[in-house]
Amino acid sequence: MPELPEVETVRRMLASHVTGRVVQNARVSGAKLRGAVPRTLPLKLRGRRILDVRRHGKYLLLDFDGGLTLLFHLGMSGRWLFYPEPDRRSPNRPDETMKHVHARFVFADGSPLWFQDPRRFGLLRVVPRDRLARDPSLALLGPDPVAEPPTGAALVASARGAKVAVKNFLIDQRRIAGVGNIYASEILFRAGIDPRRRAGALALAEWDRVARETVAVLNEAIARFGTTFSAYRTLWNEPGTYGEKLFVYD
DNA sequence: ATCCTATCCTGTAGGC
DNA sequence: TGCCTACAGGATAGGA
Repeated sequence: MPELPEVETVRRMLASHVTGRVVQNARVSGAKLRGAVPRTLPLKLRGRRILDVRRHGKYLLLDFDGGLTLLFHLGMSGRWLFYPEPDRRSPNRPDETMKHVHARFVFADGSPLWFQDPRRFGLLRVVPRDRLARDPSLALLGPDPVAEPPTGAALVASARGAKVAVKNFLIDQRRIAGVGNIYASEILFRAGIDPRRRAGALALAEWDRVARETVAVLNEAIARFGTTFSAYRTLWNEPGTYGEKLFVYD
């Protein structure tokens, strides 16, 4: 269940290892994820160079030259597998026998980058960069709490009148983008707030604690490469270690 | 407008 | 050991 820290870990690894690389070839499986993976994806991205890797909440954006961006989401079980040439014998190297591989890129130096997603809740789409702000997946997202740390004052205003449980409030991507089940549980525990309370009923001092713990928990988790319960892996197919630090989730 | 429920999907934990 | 069922949950459509 990749949430912001897991997605940020993937972003950092992609940024340091695929930025500047040129797509020599690409293939898609034709399977339907959250929406079909566009068959035109290989044609659009072939020969293009990766300029930047960005993130908003749980969404990742791979900017290519030529004005196109590959927008993607890991869903529940999506992962990128990458291995640089010439280390051909690594056990983490993408392997032709792997199932549920929905996109395969090969860079100009021969290194592979594959997207694997058994449960197919992920998303993979090519969007012109100048239309990203209007993209339905991104348009309604709230602020990213790492890029723009939340404040108690903003949260208390946002939650005014809300009848939903504060945990459901925190995982609503329109409020804060990137928090899911694991981190909402940890944030509220550390802030000393019962997750079942109505969001609109929390006092400013309580939202202050939520804001502080949101930033703290997410950054501590990023430092440990996220939390691995089952499917999530880093770019090297390795688990994150924040699971050791969880107080309440599961 | 807000809230809630069902749906998508596969791997796997747990019961027997 | 193996079969079966229930469950996990991010996003979202549709209903209340």
